[in-house]
Amino acid sequence: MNTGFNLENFISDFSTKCNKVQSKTFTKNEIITTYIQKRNQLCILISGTADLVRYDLNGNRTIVEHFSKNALFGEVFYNVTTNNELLVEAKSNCTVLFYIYDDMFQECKNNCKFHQVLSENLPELILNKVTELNMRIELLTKRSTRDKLLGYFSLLSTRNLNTSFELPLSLTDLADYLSVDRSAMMRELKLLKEDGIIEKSGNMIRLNRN
Amino acid sequence: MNTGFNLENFISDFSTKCNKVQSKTFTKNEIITTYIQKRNQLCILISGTADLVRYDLNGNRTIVEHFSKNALFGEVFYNVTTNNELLVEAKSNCTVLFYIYDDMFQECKNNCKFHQVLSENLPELILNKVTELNMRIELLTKRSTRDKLLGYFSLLSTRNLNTSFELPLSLTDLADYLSVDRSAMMRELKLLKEDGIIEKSGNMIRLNRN
DNA sequence: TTTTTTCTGTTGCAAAAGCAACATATTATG
DNA sequence: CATAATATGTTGCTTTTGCAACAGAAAAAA
Repeated sequence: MNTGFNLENFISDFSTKCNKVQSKTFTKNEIITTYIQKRNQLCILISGTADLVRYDLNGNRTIVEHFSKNALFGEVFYNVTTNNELLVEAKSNCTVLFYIYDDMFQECKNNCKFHQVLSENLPELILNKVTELNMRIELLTKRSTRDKLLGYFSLLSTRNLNTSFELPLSLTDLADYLSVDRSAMMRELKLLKEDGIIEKSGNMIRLNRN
Repeated sequence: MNTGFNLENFISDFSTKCNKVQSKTFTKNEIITTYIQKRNQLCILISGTADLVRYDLNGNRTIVEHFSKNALFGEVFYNVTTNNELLVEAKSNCTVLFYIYDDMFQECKNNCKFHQVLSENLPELILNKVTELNMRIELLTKRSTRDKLLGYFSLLSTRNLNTSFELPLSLTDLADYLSVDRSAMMRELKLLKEDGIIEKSGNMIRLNRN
């Protein structure tokens, strides 16, 4: 699935050559963008990690998506409603590519190399995104906190080709990502340890069975 | 976003002309496909409606996605795990296009018109799918059954450009789609009616305030 | 049309999750 | 280094949700 294409190198070569595209850097905790209706921004995370965060009217915070290298985000993928605020927050120093989508798959009038390479690679990047989203839905539809945790751990374990793996999120963020109460999640985590299903030291976790 | 391109007409013209593609019809409740690892099937729903359904080890049924005209599905979008079974079930009579993806965005060796048109349209179809999935995640991350119901109703209301709209799913299926217990959902639905927030007659619903 | 199946609506009870509040540990920041 | 801020870990209590079971309505099948 992964062609090994390196957007990062590509961008550093070409980003200045296309006037429709902006490249910006952000430091940790800075807000990269807010989703607003009527705009059609497409962003690519070139380096660093960031979260798409929603704050609802009750003040609940949800990590809607967690982004790392090569992730796509922006209003293009979203029907933005006015009911809640969607922000992308940098979790570490980030480089992000912005552009406004008219017809994403149509080439730039300038016929520039940048757009050519981008449109060749977009379908694959988007397909990865779809897979990612489906995985997330699979987690969210699990009925109990325990199953959500185990589902998530099992995924990380598979990706890491190892029963041990590192948590890429803080526990606070993990709760927001799995859309459960943090204290309830902590309680369940404790039970999983007590039942010998997982072992945890620091942010390393070992999944014993399943 | 919607180009108005009519796949249905296109398929009836061209489907027989490409040997890598199969078109099949299904009657209600038939199983269209099961997701299996190692295959890379891409399917397009040409007409009818269908559900992607997951049965987990506890016997819980979840409607992972609900498909209508022009929906894309298949293993291409999924990291299939062995933990649970994923089936696509026809909810009405359906016509479905199947093909095995090698490189979806590469043209057929035969250089056939079919693949050309398909690859021109796939990015847009996939983009719609991403929007759909994000919407679903938004619903699933809501913390209470009430918020899930209201979020879903609000969406249907917006789509229908009207405070009144028809439920496209049975209540049983809606519970599976929102990933909540049916009886709990019924209880909440009753409360929403009592609070005057919604009115319901048959499968028509009116949303009184947001 | 009758019978069977599926869907809707309801309830008591048990279990799980959420809330609030706090202590401690760890990590940033002046 | 000292202090502030953030993250982790824990608990009692309340609320919500899930489970199980049933009855009636509607739809599908015989």
